[in-house]
Amino acid sequence: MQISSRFSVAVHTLLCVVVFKESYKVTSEFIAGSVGTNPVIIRKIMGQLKKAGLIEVMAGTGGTNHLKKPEDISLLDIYRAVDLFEDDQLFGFHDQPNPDCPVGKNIHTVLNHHMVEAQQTLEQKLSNVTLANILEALPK
Amino acid sequence: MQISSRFSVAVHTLLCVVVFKESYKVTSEFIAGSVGTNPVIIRKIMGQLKKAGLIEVMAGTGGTNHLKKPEDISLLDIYRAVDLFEDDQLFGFHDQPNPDCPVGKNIHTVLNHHMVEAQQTLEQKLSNVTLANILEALPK
DNA sequence: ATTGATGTAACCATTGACATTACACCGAAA
DNA sequence: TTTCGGTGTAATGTCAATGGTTACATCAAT
Repeated sequence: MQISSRFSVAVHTLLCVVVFKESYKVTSEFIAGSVGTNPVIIRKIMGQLKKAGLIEVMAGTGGTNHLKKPEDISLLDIYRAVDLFEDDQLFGFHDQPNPDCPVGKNIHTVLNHHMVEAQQTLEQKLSNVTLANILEALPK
Repeated sequence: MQISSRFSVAVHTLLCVVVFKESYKVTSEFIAGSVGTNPVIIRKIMGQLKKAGLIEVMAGTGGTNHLKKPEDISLLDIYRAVDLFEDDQLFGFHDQPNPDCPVGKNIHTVLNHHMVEAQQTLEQKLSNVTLANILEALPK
């Protein structure tokens, strides 16, 4: 299955915070209007970004700040904040291979190694792109 | 969400075909016994591997052959045979960004570029591993 | 105190994964 | 030519995750 759109929404959310925080009070409703979804969805994602130390949210009064500079926030940071799988494994694996079969007995060890490597290259690619890079590429 | 276990099951299936086809008639039930699942699941995956030109299945009599040498079957071939997403996109994207917002208007173009690149590095990694590599690594 | 916002809980609908039963069809071999 | 074992596939069911929505307690500042 596809990677959830939470990731793109989270990036969108952070972009809104960085771009608009000087001019507007960036509330969940404000962001939801830009993303095209429900404020509660945004609040949940803001909660994950907050837990990851990427933003702070003003309880009561409302509004959001980013806690790191855009050049210090990578896409991987955002991805990890909102898309956590079981055991951090991007690839799913069938969990009942037959231990009495020479193939079933060893496939997990052998195949998993390649899956982990593939996942790592993907994550490294994401870690090389920062929010600042995205901002530069956004037409003003 | 995680990538479906269909991929690992498909690799397992092909390994069974290659390893056991001289000694046994490799049926969906045989493979299901090694994978630890239901024969119908295996038949569906065999159907996808067949459509991808990786195997042939003997209707009526039963049994399976691989149509390429293990060194000519990459993990990417298998992955593509069984894990196809909408538009081939590994990453999901929210589909209603606000076109009247400078962020919403452009985020898809800018962010998608990096998503595609990340996906490509993952797929390239998979394309560099063959079924023969897996076979070599399997303890005999 | 009132106001506007957050943090959550509780639902709900939809979707995909995986499993299972059932059965039509096929091909070889008795 | 009937039988037998296997494939292809439809129909169903269960389960979990996604995305959406309403509701409401709580909070901070005015």
